[in-house]
Amino acid sequence: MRSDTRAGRLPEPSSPIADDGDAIRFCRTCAFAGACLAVGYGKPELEALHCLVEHVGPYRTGDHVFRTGDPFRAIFAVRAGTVKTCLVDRDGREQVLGFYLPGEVIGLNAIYPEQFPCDAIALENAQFCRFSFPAMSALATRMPAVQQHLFRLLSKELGTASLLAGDHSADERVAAFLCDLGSRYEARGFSGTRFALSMSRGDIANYLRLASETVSRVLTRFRSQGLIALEGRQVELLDADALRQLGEGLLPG
Amino acid sequence: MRSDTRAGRLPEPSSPIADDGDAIRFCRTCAFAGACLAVGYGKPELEALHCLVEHVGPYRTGDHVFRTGDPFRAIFAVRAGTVKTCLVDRDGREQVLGFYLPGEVIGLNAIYPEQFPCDAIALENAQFCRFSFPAMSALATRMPAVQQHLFRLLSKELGTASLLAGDHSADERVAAFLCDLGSRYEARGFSGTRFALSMSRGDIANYLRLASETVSRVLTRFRSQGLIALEGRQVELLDADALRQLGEGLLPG
DNA sequence: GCGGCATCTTGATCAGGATCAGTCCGGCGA
DNA sequence: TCGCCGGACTGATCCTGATCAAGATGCCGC
Repeated sequence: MRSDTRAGRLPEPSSPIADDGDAIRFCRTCAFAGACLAVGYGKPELEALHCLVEHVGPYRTGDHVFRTGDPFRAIFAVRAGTVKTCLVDRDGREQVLGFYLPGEVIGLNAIYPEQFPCDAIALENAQFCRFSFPAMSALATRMPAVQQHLFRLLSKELGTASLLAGDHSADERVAAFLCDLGSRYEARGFSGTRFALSMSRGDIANYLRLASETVSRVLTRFRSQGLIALEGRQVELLDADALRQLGEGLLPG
Repeated sequence: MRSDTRAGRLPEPSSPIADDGDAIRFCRTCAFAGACLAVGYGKPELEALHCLVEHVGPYRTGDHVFRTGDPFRAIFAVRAGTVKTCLVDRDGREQVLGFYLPGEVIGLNAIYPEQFPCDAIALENAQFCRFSFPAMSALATRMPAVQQHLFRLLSKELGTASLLAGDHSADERVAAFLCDLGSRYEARGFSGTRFALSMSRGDIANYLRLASETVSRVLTRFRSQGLIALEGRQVELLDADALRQLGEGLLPG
């Protein structure tokens, strides 16, 4: 499944990648960057934080990072590529829970059940930082900043999950989806208005609890209204304000 | 609003109440009971855990426990009564996020934004244990069991939130709602098949993203099918298996 | 180039649940 | 006792988005 451990040799030059960390410093855009900075450089805790990180990948498009039922031992920060998490009900229908960009963290919902409640599948070739969770929570007891970070990550994801549960029209959902993706790309240092959708229309639809035909239609209409430019999976938000207004009902904040 | 601190004097004899804790011991059915037991009796940490708990209430039906925008300083465990949490969008429409029974914890989604993102409203006269969050997370760094508990509580709520986000029929939603309530009552030591719905049909509908008329119709049909007995807000699950099967698509596990 | 396949788009029809409207019921205060 | 009011139930109609169906487009291997 994986080729080898040498990084930076992915045949995907246009794919966003988090800036590289090294033995001294985490990626600046990583979800754990704050925790890392908080301890300052050279402290023994920093070394501890690095000891429990393991770079894994590359995974190829369609590969599983983890599967439903796998024992929970670690959480993963996306270093490169994008991932979707999805659960598969017993009828075999999958339900997309979320998309994760470089710098974001997957696996938090496995803490309680102690096994992964969902699959995580690479949407593009992807790499990860793997944080052993026992080691991480042990470290968290010594480093309040790390504990704080974990609490915040969990709480944040809780907020976004409940927003999606609301009853909103297809237009609202799609608009909010585009705005959310944009602001997340922007937060990680990429363009917030021009980006590629790494997931299929079907995945978007599944995530938004719509039919893929509906997503197509809404996107087409948004384009004809001049709200977005669209070419295949490449999208540009032309009127981000209008989109944000449309989607405000389920946008964070 | 509150009368005094003496417990057990609520004018609501039929309302479920978590068993009483005292200075030495937490309520056995409380979400924090495990953390409490883990430290053993008489240890200094136990005293610390008690120092940061404050019994608050009683609140009367309709009272706010906290409001959207209130600065986040504490989480609350329900001691008696039931609560709903709901966010109010700028059009003034409210969206119910969840119902909380004795022993359950509210306020976890406020950690990240550092202010409450929703209102919490008592559905019956209610009392709470208030846990100062700064004190609690400080304690968590010294007591791995407390930290573990917080992680698990957060992760668990994450799981339930994403289940509700799926696209399911009205029947599935209502069936799952009834089963979930039943098993939660059971887990806290009450009957899992006979209980009173402390919330209105409108609240149920809002929570399930349905119209209240739809909830009425589904409940009526369930009754005519012999799945439940229903009299006002008093409900009995007559065929819990059938209900569970109906709702399995969005039931935890 | 070509065929094969998955993805995307567009159109026509259908259905589940929302909405609107009317009635009933129980609780409460005057 | 009465009238009021909010909550609950039921029926009729409407509308959004799902489903079914048919092309269009793009991608890959050969």
